[in-house]
Parts: sequence; structure tokens; C-alpha cells
Amino acid sequence: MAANTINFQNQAYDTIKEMILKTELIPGEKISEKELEEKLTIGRSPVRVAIIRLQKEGLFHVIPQSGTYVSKINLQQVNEAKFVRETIEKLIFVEASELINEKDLAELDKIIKLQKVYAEAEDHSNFLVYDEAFHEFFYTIANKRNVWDWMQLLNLQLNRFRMLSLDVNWGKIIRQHEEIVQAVKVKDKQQIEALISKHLHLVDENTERLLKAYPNYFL
Amino acid sequence: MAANTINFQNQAYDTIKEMILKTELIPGEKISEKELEEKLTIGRSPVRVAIIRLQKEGLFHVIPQSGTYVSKINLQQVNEAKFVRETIEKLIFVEASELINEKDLAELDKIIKLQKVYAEAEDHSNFLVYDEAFHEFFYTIANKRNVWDWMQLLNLQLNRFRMLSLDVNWGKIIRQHEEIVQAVKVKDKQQIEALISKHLHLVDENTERLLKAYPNYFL
DNA sequence: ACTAGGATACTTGTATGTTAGTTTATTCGT
DNA sequence: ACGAATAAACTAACATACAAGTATCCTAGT
Repeated sequence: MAANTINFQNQAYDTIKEMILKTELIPGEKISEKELEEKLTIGRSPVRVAIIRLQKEGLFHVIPQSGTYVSKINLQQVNEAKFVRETIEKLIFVEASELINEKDLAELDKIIKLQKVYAEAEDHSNFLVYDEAFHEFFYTIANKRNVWDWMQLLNLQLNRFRMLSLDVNWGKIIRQHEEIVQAVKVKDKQQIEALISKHLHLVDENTERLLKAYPNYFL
Repeated sequence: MAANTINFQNQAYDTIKEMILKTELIPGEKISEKELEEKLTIGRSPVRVAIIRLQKEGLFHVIPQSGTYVSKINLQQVNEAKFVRETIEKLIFVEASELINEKDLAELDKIIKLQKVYAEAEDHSNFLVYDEAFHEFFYTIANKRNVWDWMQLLNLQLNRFRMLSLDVNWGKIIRQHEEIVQAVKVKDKQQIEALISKHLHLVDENTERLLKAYPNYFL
């Protein structure tokens, strides 16, 4: 999935994707290839490839010979994504708890520290980067990196949702991360599963508010 | 994911994908866009889009300005895919057992009957179609169709593997399907999970043989 | 026989032109 | 004033041409 050469296609893909996540392109909005070309000052070909890719990933909806639209957020998809991620991630963290070593724990410490820095700076974007890094690292420990890569497709839907709620509870997230590490350290499987479950359901707190604030962002 | 309009892109995508699954294009082989254009008598643009798509799905590996290669089968990926599918599918079938109705059971009967027909005709390809249909149907019952759609990416890896072993044990698969339906009917959760687990590990029986038969198909 | 260097023939990436289908605006008939 | 037919404008799909990097082969020199 990674190993993206830095060519125009990938540049276009990254920027457009970011624009969608930051709702610079708002759900339901009609855009056009030409519009994006000009905005990105990239030729039609690479932009087109990027759009097709984003379409397959569910971020665009394109009607042939007619128009391209930013997909609305599908709550059914969000829920199914949550279901999959919770199910899998419980097992990942338990499995990781059997394999984790001192060096890994040090690395996790570093990630959490960095996340704290960005929390205090209220750097929403970087905070999320290290939030993802935290979770990803456990997949690596459990020798399931491919699962994480695949999960990114599901996370896309979840992340769109998370990006909408700008007043994320920084402190709570970090505290839960620390609790999880603690539970992993003592290999308390039941506790791990309970914490993961709670952690991944933090998003739910905002659902109702977001639905009211942006009613036509959703399908 | 579905709702593919029948344009050249999708035509090319479908045919090439089938060529890979049937190992008409063998793992590791170098191909080229031009070669495929000519073979499919489709222009470069649509073929190119198809290739890029297949690249993102992990079936091709392309080196810029150099060449495009059919990906070898990554056993690590296959194993991780199996892990995810087994984990999720257990829950899907249990959940479906709570929601299933008479009409669904009739539909399942029909699917199994069709599969039997193709088994006797030794129609490998259609047999697999209805094998997939069987599993897919339970995702639909459990209201988790999106999960199935996502799962297709993982199944790609598994299916490449399955397509290699031409002497699949038709009878055993069908018998297990019937057993699963029976367990679902009486809502025996433990039994369901046990059967799914066994069912999805049928592939394992062939692993060693395939590795020896096609050593350089694998990574 | 062997190596270094360069021309040449490939490859994919990108730009631009053309086609076919869709939507929107306009015109014409009533 | 209104509705239907029609023309114009717009869109994404597809074709073609070019650019830029890569691999291969051939030759010159030793």
C-alpha cells in the first residue's frame, strides 16, 4: 500500500484526500476533474487517476459523462467499520501483549509523549497522526501489519467522522492509551478487551451532535 | 463497490483479474500495458486504469518506467487474510442465526442446490461463484453487506490460492455448508463457530502440496 | 575475451485532443 | 404563458502523442 513514489498521481491523491477529510470539499458537493486540475495545477491525467482511485475507496461518487460528487458519509458504513475494527483490534492487542518486549514499550512511550506535545499545542492534525501511530504499532508487534494496511480503507470512513468533531477530548484519549499500555504490560486480557472497546466507542459521544450540526453531510 | 457500469475500464479490469486468478498470467511474470492492450483489443487508457487499480489491490507490482509484474502470492498476507476472515465470519454467522427467517433458508437451499449441480459438472469456476454466494448471503442477513464488500480485497489473496488447487474437495465443502445451515437453524453458537473455523481451514490441506508444485509462485 | 560507453529500443508517466453521453438553456409552436 | 423539441455547453471516457526514465545491445578499445 505504501512505497508510493512521489509522482503527480500520488501527489494529487494525497492532496485531494486531505481536502475531503478536512471538508474543504464538502460531502455531496459536485466537483469536476477540470476544476481540480486547475486548483492543483496538475495535468488532467494524474488527477483523473487520483479521482478514480478515490472513487474505488468510496470518497467520490462519479456518474459517467455527467459529474463527480464527494460522497456523503454513510453511517451504516461507519458502524460496520467500527464493528470490524473493534472485533479485530481486541485480538490484536491481546496477541501483542504476548509478544511485546521492553524496546516496544519504550517506543510506545515515545509515541504517547509526542501525542501529549501535540495535544497541548492543540495541533489537531498531528495529534491524530500519533493516535494512528499508537494503534498501528500494536499491529506491527502482533505481526499483522497487512491487516492494518487493509484496515485503512475502513478507517477512511471513521476518520472522516472523527475529523468533523474538532473538540476531541485530548486528555481522555491519552489517558486511555496509557491504561491500555498498562493492561498490555500485565497481560490482563479481559481488561485489554474492555479498554479497547471503550476506547473505540469514544467517537459515539459526538454522533448526535454532529448529525444535527451537519445534517446534509450524511446519507 | 459494485454497480460497475460496463465501460472499457471495468471490462479490462474484470478480464485481467480473471486472467490472474486463472494463472493465465503467472505470478512473477513481466507484462506490459501494450501487450495487454493488444491482447484485449482495448485502448491503452482504459487498460492503464485497470492496471493501476489492480496494482492498488496488490495483484500487480509496477516499477515506474521499467515494467509491470504479476505479484507473487504473499503467504503472510494469505494468513493474515484468513485470520481476519475467520474472526469476522464467526460473528457474522452467529449474528445471522438470530435474524434468519424462512425465506432466507429457502434461498440458501437454492444456493446449495446450484452448487451441487456445478460440483457434479465439475465446473470449478461456477462452483466457486456459488461458494462465495453462500458466504455472502450470511453477511446480507446480518446487515453487514459493506463488511463483505471490504472483505473482497482480502478474499482476492485467498482466492488466488484456492484457484491453484484444482482438485478441491467438492463434497466436503457442500456437506459443511449444510452442517452450517443446520447449526444456524438451531442457533447453536458454539457449533457455528466451530464449523466456520473448520470450514475456512479447508484450504490449509493443500498448502504444502501447492508450495512444492509451484515454488516460484510464492513470495 | 572482456569491459566501458553510448546508441537504441523499451517501459510507464504525463499532456492534450477527440468522442459520446448528459444536462442545461433556448427556441419554436400552440 | 407554457410545453416540447432542439441546440448548445458541459462532463467523463477514451485515443493519441510526447516526455522521461530504464534496460538492452552493440561497438570500440584494450
